[in-house]
Amino acid sequence: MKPKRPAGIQQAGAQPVTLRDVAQAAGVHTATASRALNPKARQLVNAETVRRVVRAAETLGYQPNPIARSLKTSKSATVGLVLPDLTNPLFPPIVRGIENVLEAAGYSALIVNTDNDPDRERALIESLRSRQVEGLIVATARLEHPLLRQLQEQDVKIVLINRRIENLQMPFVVGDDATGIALAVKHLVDLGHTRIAHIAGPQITSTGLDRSRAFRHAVRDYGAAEDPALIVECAHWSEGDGAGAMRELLDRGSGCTAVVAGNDLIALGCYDVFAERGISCPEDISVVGFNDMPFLDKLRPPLTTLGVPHHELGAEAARMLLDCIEEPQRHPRSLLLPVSLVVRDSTAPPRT
Amino acid sequence: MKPKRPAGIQQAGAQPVTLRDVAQAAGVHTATASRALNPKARQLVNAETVRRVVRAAETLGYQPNPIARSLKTSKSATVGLVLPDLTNPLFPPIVRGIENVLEAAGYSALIVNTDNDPDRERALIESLRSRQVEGLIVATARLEHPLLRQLQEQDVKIVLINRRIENLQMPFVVGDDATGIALAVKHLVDLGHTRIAHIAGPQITSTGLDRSRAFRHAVRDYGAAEDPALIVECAHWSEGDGAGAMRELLDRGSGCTAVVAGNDLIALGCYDVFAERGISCPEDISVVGFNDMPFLDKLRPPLTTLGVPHHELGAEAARMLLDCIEEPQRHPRSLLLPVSLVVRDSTAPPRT
DNA sequence: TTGTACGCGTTATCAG
DNA sequence: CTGATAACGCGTACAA
Repeated sequence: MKPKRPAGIQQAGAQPVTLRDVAQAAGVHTATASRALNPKARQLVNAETVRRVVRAAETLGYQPNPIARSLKTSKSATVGLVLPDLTNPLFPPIVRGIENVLEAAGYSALIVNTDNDPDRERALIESLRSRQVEGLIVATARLEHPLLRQLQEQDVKIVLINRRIENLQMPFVVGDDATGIALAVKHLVDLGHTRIAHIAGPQITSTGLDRSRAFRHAVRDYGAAEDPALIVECAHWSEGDGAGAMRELLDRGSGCTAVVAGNDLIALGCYDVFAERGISCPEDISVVGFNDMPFLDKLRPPLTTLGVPHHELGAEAARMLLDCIEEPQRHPRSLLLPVSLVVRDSTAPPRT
Repeated sequence: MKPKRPAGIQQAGAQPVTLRDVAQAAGVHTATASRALNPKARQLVNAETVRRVVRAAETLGYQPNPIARSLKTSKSATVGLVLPDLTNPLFPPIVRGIENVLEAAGYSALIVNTDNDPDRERALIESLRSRQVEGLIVATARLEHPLLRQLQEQDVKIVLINRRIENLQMPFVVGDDATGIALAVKHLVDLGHTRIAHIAGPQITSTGLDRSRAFRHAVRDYGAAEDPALIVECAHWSEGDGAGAMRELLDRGSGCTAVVAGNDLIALGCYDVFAERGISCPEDISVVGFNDMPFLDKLRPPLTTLGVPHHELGAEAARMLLDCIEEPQRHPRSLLLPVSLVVRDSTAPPRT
């Protein structure tokens, strides 16, 4: 008595149709209906029955309840995406690459922004885990990262993107930083520069460290000046820090005619200082960025930089994570994606 | 026999600790533990018992399983966020504003990108709903939007952001487009311009329509030329469409000395055409954008535009949606957030 | 104030 | 091949 689902009411404020409704309509047991609808178990059931069930499901507009399914299977079809800050123009294309792949596999991403705050990071990852994410794509890795080590020990599936961790077997997808920097330095040397400076990103990130190492190698290989006074480090990948470093380079009289910036944001900081001090680019100083974030071609002057396939970076990371989830035993792979030099107007021969 | 949870194993590959574990450790029934941990029901249980349970929960590191809770309460603590495209620089700050508010309330956002494709939009919203989102924040609204109307009839909670729907009571949070455009036109008139053009965004969006209406009013109010040849419409909010419109304005000999662009992207398209044709800005033509997206100050020339409080837009929309969820009966409010003119170097007096 | 019993919607494991 | 039954972890009437 008191039927939960009044007959004849199917539309509007309708209660969602459940597997039981479908089973009932098809005249089978819920278990059978479940099997008939589940591709992986469909083979266990009579083809004719499958047809009946599928038709019933269609006419009723049945939508499986993923929450109930998750509870039973303890799979959430969800992964966590841990970013420093979504408003950094680097990340939106990565996110779209990730979601493209995830979407096709029926997965969704939960995005969190750590603002580079370790406490916040810990709390956010905690909350992600409590939401039963099946894995993590992490873009906040530092070379030393106890939290991530610890998660790995707890068998949390993790793929690193854009940054590696030192001395730890954890799959990652990054751009080929070393080759990129070499390309930049060669470009400047070919233009005739000999005193080339480097404004390095934070050396606690692999991206920062790899790029500055590559810079040192490249100036040696291509015969430019190897002068420690030509290298400054930033504490953050930001415009402000880039500006600070550029000022220092100028103030210490480094005599550089070109700058390889750790990334585009840092290069923008250089632009700010040029404006401050009436330095013209590229006539006085050439600049190369890294990442080719959007709208760089509209700057004054358009910025020469290194193009990184961000969308693909994201897509590959997502694929890799799905692999880890499906085949937990598989040996962790990593990927180095090629970068390319994008020459614009911020680089030119030095003043003679 | 065969205890599911081998005693003594608590760390590493540990099974997640459940409410039962907590109850057991505290020597109470799960129901009591549940109540003790639930702020809304805590009052029903002895203060001392609460303490015991809470302590047990803490020492065991108990994390409620949100999936099980969702199944029971049919609340997912999740909302859907429907965007055209996350890589449009307009959206990341909005997203962060939304997530800030959501996070504090224990909610998460599931983000989807429609790429302005209605079929894709329908499918994505479907998938969002099947994931039991409790509401939607939608940034893809068009003035006519049957899908959204239909969802509203099904009592789906929706808050519109950045765009309205015509003739439909649906809460929205938008910038004050009309005032913004008036500010821009006044600024140009004050500078001495009389032939001011408008490159309008798509008129199927409220943002496009409201801005072009406001433009017509403003030129009248401030005494600038009211010439239909000074208005061109774009099919999309894109750089390419902006460029096309600018070319048309030039080719039809409109004689404009200033352009009010529908948004920053369209203004960027104008810049492209200026470069193509050797027109200098602001000397030959002044340009005003809309939105103040990041890095506009680095353009050649830095773009005068209208600052919209994107972060707040997002935050308010999220708050509004949470209100709708908590008090379904509440009358739908809407919000118009103030915008401000950001004067940079792309506007100057006309050539005399 | 606390315990009992049940159900949310689904899938897995049994029998039959 | 299909049906019955139990269980995932939690919240909540209801009874004690």
